[in-house]
This record gives sequence, C-alpha cells and structure tokens, in this order.
Amino acid sequence: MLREKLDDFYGVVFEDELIEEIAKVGVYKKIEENELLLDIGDRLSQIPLMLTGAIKISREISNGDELVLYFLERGDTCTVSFANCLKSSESKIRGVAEKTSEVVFIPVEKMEEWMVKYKSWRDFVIESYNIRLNEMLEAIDTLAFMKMDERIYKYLTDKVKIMRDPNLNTTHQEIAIDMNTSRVVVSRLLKQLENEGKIKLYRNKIEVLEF
Amino acid sequence: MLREKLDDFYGVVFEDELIEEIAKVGVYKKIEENELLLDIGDRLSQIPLMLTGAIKISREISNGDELVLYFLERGDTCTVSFANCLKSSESKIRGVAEKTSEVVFIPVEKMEEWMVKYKSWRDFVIESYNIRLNEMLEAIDTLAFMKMDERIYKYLTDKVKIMRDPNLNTTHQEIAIDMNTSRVVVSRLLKQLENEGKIKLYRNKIEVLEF
DNA sequence: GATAACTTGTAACATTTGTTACAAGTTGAT
DNA sequence: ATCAACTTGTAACAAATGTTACAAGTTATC
Repeated sequence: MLREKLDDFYGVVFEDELIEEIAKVGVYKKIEENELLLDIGDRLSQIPLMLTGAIKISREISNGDELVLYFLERGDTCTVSFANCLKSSESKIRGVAEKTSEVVFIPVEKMEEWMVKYKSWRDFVIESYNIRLNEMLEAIDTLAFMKMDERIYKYLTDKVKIMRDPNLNTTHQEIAIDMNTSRVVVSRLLKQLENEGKIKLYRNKIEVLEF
Repeated sequence: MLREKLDDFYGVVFEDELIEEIAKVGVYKKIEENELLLDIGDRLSQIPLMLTGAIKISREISNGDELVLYFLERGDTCTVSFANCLKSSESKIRGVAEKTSEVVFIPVEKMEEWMVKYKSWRDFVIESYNIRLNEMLEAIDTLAFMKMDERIYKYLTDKVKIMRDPNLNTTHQEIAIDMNTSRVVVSRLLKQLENEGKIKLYRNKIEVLEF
C-alpha cells in the first residue's frame, strides 16, 4: 500500500530502485488535522516526505509572536529538516497538519547514502531546497511589499488552493495569529474585502469568490 | 596564487584533492566595489565561491520596490545560483559587491560531478543551503516582528560586522532604498538612534557606537 | 566662484496599522 | 433553560510609517 502511494506521488521523480528502497526503510505515518508534526526546538532524526494532505509551516519567536511561512503539499519535503537532521540541530520552524495528512519518514543515514547512489535523489534534494528558498522569497516579498489587506487576501487564496475548497473554515482570530496582527484589524479588512465583492463572510467560515 | 587563497578559505572544509580540482577548473575573478555580480533575470552557468569581500544580496519587484536580504562573505556561496544554474532558470535576486571582492567561478557540470565524488562537497552544498535558509528566516523575522527603528539599527550593526569597520560610508537615501522605506523616515529614526547614543551622524558617514 | 546636484533636517499632514472597549449574536456544556 | 465561552462588528483613539514641501549646508564641475 505504501509502495502504491509512493509510485503515485514520487513515481515520476524517483527511479524504481529508489522507490523500492524508500518503501523498505520508510515509515508511513498518518497525521490528523491540527496534529503537531514538528515544533520549534525539536530535533529530528527522520526526514518527512509528504504523500497527501497539507502541513502549515510557521515561525514563532520568544515573545509569542507568530507568522505562517508557507504550506507543504504532496511531493514536498521539509528541507529545513535536512540540515537539522544531519547536524542534529534544533528546528526553527513549526509544522502543523492543516488537514489529515500522510507522510513517510526516512532515516537520516539513507539521505547521505542516496545522495551518492541516486541522481534522482540528488536532484530531488536540490530541487526541494530551491522550492523552499523560493517560498521564503515569496514570504519576504509579501511582508516587505504588500499592505495588510493584500496580505490577507493572498493568505485566503493560497489557502483555498491548498485546501482545494473555496470555503475556508476559520475564524478571524486564527487568521490574525497566522499573520501576526490583531483580530480587529483582520475583521476590518475582511469586511472591506467583502464590500469589494472578493469574499463572503459567515460565522466560522469564509467563502473566497475569486482566486 | 588561487591555490593559496583556496587553501586559506576552504582548506578546512574541502579535501586536498577537491581544492586541487577547484584550482584547476575554477576561474578567479576580482569584483570592484559596487560592481554588479548577478542581476534579477540573469542566467548563470557558473557557481560563485566567495574568497574575500562582501556581496549585498537584494530583491526587487516590478514596480521598483527593493529590499536587501543579506550579505555573502568569505567561504559563502550563492546557493540561489545552484538551482538557477542546474535548471538554467532566471535569478530572482541581485548581487552587488559591497566592497572589492574576490570570487572563484565553478562550471555547473563540476557541481554534479563533485556531488558524487566528494563528501565534503555534498556537505558544503547542504550546509550552504542551510545557512541561506536561516538567513532568509532571519530576514522574515526582521520584517515580521521588528519595528523600523530596530530594523535600521540591525541593518547598521550587521553592516559594521560585514565591513569590519564601525564607520559606514553611506547616505540616508541609500539606507532607505535598501530597507524599502523613505529617506525622511530613515533620517527621522537615525536622529532618534543618535539621541539614544547608539550612533553618531556625519555627512555621508554613520559611526556605530555599540554593536 | 557660480551653479547644479546631492545630503540632511524638520514641519505638517495623510494613511496604515494596532489597541481598547463594548455590544450582540452564536454555540456548547451543564 | 441558563451560563460561559466564543465570534463578529464597530467606534474611538493611539502609534507607526509614509508623503510632500522646503530650507540650508556641502560637494563637484565647469
């Protein structure tokens, strides 16, 4: 069963032989919605490969301020974990399942071994790092160049794409935490977006009309 | 001479044999202050390894808004270039020499080859990516959690460390561009920092008193 | 040495974002 | 059915940041 899922989600990128190895040493795990996969300060000894679902990656600093960075989806891996694993250093980010997700954990030793053995693994690692750097750049662009109303709208449309559902079950408070701002500001700007005809507001739910 | 510099700056991280190879295929280049090393949209076919100096890495979007992300120093490499090289995609960042710098360019093909051949190269690549991701995280923290006066002060102290000189030859306008804000705001907050006794302002020069 | 371009300081004001407070509706638990 | 906790809306105000305008000093150039 794991073998099938690996074929489905990684069959295009990895050689058969590598898929075989992953199926052999990888540990399948199902993660429930809102379950914490990786917290700040954690040390990982396994690298997660996403099969299905979505993981919300966020940053928090000592005073409690928090910010969502990006989401991991099928075919993604948590590159930040690579180096944390290899150097056994502490994670600087948090990963929480946004919806029920499936993950395969790979022991670190294999990562090194496969780097020598499989070109497709080397490519995957480099490509993953690249994707992550680009996500980070996008997060920086958003913070540096966009106003709060645009940021909120981007957050909503991004989430719609990740969740594959134009109806988001979330509260204004949750959004405020994810964007490191206050609930009042979020309510104000959401109302503005509703007046502009871009979204519709309900209790515990936001419908995104254009995305 | 290149061989000596490589020994100095990379002797600890790379095997002799690899240093030898770098010396053989690497192309040494001296970059003058303010020279453009890599612009947004450029395609690279060579990976730069820093020997000496400092490169300012920044981001610019279509409307002209700009933001400095971090600085590259000796022993650093531009990880963002890796994937750009490998996939021959367009650079999303700009690199300008903050002071006269020395760089060795490595052809892309070697990068792939050395990934298989040298453990120290694999470690270097992963470690470089990791450093860069952490720099990005720091940039995000700065943008998301710090106020403009703190950001400016951090910019100044960071630059003092990079330049190894508490006297920065810069104008308020330059700082404003680097931080994507306006000159008036920078002047205002610099004056405030001066009143707090943290810096001293001169024409075309800022002396950082604590760092 | 006259002129233009650059640099800094500052005032006045606008806009954006954050904070506090409170009202009213909804939901869930007992 | 009652109560507490949660959710949303909104007003009033505060703080941070951005904008426009102008004055005065400095520097480079011709």
